[in-house]
Amino acid sequence: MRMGKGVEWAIHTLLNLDFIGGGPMGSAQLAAAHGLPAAYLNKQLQSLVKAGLLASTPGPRGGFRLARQLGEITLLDVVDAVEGDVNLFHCEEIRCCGAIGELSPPPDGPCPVKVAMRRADEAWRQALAAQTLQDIRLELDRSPETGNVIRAAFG
Amino acid sequence: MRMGKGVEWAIHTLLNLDFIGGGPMGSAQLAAAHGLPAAYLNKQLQSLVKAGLLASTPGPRGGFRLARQLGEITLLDVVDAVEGDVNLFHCEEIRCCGAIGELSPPPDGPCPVKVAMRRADEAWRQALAAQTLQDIRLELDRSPETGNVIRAAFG
DNA sequence: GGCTTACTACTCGGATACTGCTTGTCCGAGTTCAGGGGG
DNA sequence: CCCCCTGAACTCGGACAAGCAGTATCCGAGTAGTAAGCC
Repeated sequence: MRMGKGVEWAIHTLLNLDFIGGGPMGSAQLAAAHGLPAAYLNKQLQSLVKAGLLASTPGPRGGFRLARQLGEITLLDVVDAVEGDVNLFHCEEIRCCGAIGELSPPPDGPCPVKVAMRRADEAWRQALAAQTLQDIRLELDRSPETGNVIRAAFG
Repeated sequence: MRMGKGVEWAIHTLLNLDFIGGGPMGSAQLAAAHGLPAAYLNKQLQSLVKAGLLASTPGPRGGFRLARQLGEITLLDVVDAVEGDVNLFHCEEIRCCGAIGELSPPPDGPCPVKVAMRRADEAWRQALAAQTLQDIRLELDRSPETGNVIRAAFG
């Protein structure tokens, strides 16, 4: 049970797009910035486009650019866009199967196991939703070099 | 990114073991209670034994029994035992790779992206650790039939 | 009759296949830009 | 000189394979219980 690498790639790429500002940037250069496979990063960025976090323009001088301000993008938005279904626990209602299920009357309430696990999932989602990319940007800006290095990498 | 089914199986099985009380119960019957593949459930229960949540006895009349009280078993214990590594986010330090990595000085602090994601992971873990199987047991006991049905299913 | 012993049946435990998803790659549709030709 | 047209290059976008973790299964090691044989 581990989150795909696409999330880390997406977050760093979104931050980089903010650092360089303005014009669209191709997935090839965005990938080269962190030594990632370009075609696969492109695939992940498509998910961000569908989610409305990025805007894409085809053709030469095309690429991706931020569709919102960093402060309007939460970590949950990114995880949700890249990973799709973000419910960690999937209840299969096994309480209704097998010997116990056949003997039990049709349950009226939700499965208490499901409720408990969903409670934890919700805490996770809330913690993700409480943090925006702007918060991370501010943290990165504590080293004034960071912005210059990133902009230099995109030459 | 979804949690394996083993967690749901493990939680229900641990609760069932508490309902029937006392003597060891074989994995075959525990699996039949919910219509699960016996051999695979057995494999999952082995993880719980290694984690110290269950005790196993081989041979005829053997099986698994609870090694602790329900109140001493948190959901985090179960998830940790079954899933192994429970860090959802794995930082691959891509900030140190590619063009940016080559231009950047060696970073002194931890990656802010990692810190933010770990914060969410920690919220999840805390929510899991805050709930014990005893809490779920109490919820199940609100339907007095439940205990009788489960005990009947194990003949 | 009581004890020892061999045997059988049953359990867990780990080693062994299979499946689906994550990861990775490739080619086509569409657009922009540049360059050449014509008015 | 200005405009139009053709071509090429570059981009995203989705369709197509490979690798790996999760899923499922099977067989062996070990133990308790039983039944037979012996004292």
